Amino acid sequence: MSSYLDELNGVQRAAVTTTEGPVMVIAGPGSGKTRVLTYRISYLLQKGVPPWSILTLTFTNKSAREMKDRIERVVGPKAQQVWAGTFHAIFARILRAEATKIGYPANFTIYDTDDTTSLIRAIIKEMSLDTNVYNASAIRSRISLAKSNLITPKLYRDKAEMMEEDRTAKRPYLVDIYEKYMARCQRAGAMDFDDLLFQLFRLFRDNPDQVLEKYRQKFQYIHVDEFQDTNYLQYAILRLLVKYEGSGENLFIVGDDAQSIYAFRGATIDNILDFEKDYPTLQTFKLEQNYRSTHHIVAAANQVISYNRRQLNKTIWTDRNERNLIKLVKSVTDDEEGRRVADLILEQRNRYHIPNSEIAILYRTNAQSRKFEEHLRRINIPYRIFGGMSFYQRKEVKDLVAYLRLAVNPLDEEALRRAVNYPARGISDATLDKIAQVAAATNLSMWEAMLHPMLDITDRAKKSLAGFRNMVVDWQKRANTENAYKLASEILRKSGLHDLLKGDTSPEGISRLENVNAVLDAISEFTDSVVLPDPENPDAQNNDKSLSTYLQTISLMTDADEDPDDRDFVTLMSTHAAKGLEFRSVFVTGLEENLFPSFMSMEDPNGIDEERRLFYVAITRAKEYLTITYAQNRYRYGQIRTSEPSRFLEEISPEHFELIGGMGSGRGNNPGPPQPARASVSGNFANPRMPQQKAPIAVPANFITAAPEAIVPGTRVLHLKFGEGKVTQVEGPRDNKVATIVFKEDELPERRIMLKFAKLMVLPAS
DNA sequence: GGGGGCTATGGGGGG
DNA sequence: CATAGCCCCC
Repeated sequence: MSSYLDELNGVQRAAVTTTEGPVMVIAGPGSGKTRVLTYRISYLLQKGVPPWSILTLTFTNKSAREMKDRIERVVGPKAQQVWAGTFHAIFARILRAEATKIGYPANFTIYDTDDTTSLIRAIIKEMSLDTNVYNASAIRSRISLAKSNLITPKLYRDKAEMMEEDRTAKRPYLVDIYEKYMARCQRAGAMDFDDLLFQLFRLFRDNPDQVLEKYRQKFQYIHVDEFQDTNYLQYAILRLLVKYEGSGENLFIVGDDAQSIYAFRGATIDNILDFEKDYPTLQTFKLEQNYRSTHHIVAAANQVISYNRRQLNKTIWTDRNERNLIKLVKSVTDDEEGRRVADLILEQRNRYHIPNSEIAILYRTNAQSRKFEEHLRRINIPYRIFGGMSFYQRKEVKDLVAYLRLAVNPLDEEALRRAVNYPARGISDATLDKIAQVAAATNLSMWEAMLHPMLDITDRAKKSLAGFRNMVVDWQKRANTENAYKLASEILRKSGLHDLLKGDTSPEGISRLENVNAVLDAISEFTDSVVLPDPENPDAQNNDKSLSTYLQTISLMTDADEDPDDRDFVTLMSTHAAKGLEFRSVFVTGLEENLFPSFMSMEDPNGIDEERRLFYVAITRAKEYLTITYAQNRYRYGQIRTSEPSRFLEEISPEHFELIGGMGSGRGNNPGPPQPARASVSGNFANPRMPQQKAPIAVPANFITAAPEAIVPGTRVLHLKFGEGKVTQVEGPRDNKVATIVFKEDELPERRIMLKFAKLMVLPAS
């Protein structure tokens, strides 16, 4: 047997070698899930399965790329011929080959969130609706949700519940906006992110013999990573591909319900549950050994996640014996938090020789990054921020890309609006409004409406329009034949963008010019790269070097996919972006009520559970050192706000913490007796056993959180989660007291709770 | 047509 | 507070 199989533990090996039929791998954090996936694909390739009949769907381009590289190390270059990529990228590739069958051009444009929002805003205006009530981005997410659940505008009208929700929100015309939006996208030859799934579903469903059957035969082995984050529509497509008469049902899914953090965009845990129902012959493997993190990190993670109501049975454990306590850092302000984190990083580098690249600062919202930047800069620690505005969202880059998009697909309305009069060429807003009106009246795109006889504009405007059109038409003719780099450089100059940027000699202006030149460099790199073809699908090759393919590729990229330079930098990113990564030292920051958990989640118990899973993801990124921080005061919405420490801090026993900051502390409290890290996370969907699954504690209207001084041995207390209990012991320094409390109805005999976090009320003695 | 300044609005995570 | 959109003025 090949040597790489020897690197696997028993369960991992069994999962890897079970190649036939449906397989589900439930994989805890750090349990070697990527290794299982890559070795399984290597195993298939070594057995002689052709690479182009293997499909692997991931959530980021980066993880797809890494997976291919790791497979390549085992089986060689044919690894690159495996179909591996994000759902969106793979589906875009298939759609490119088949789009004409559903009335889209092969060169369809992909609208990003900004394009989508601005189109929706335009529609709202055209319908003369109140822009205060009809908020474009809120409507965008509702349309997105509908699409991800296969609800067309027509079906939407039949959903009494959704229509009622819109009426209640005073937005009865939402479905009309949805309908118009779909038509406008179609007319512009554009698909938004959801369309890449939605239109693929349509394509498969409406062309069972010509198209679906072809891909069913082609993809004999299908893998899905991060299955807990798939939505209804993604699962529906998978079913089309796998679930049919005579299918081998070789679907291999890997996921962890405890790490499901994308419910907000329609991901549903039901997919895991339904999976067991849909595939009765399913074989399930649980990867429960954590190879990543040390004792206290694993124990804390288990404690936190045990508060969630719905989860699959599993027990995560580690045999790593290092007992670095989790540092819990309290700061008075967000600025102090930034300073303490930067100073601790310096200390860790000096004392433990941890390189910057093994250190990450994680936060709930991208806006929190600023304070960390300031303090890292102050002490000269190099860092790199992921998230926030990506390269392709910068104005100057979008301006150039708009012209490139037009050259490929002039029907693209959003690109047209952006480019038509920038740089200025005498096409006024009034002229554009008239074009839009003609387009609406004739059901044409704006590009076509420009030539319509109905269009009543001055000769001067006509002349300007003609000049613009001729320029674009010329590029369009060459877009399919000419070298993409050469054409793009010409477009940059001929559009007038180059001169415009060159005229600005301010430092920002120079950097803008550098950015557009970087786009040209990226195109050049793209056209020069060589990828092995898929002989079965000459139409859908990933070595298509046209401008059109390039544009489709970049619209699916995020800044996490950009090449990091090889400097040794500290990573700053959101907790969402950190999923799947690991670092020797991790700082999880801003653990405050209304921030983490986010205030957006506070009213919904499911929302709190998702925030808790996010916290679980965050702390399990750490291999050796975990530091959790919170601030008592923080600038938010323009003013200083005082915040309570996050409820999640209360869910970790004090013996895992070493306290830093605040008055009179800074030394660890008594760690207490050693505890096995094998903290059981039991309970399952059918058999509720978790604390929150009980009837909720009746909260008296007069609930007041008691001051720590009021809690002494013998006190009767009411806790917001655990209900009534009696204090048996209080220990620790004055402002870090820990109480041991026996609760009346609790599966544990007693709990140790840090009073400064606890939501406790003193009850009268009985 | 461009720029400056005012106002309203958002405020979360991302392919 | 930061930003985007908008209006107004040049």
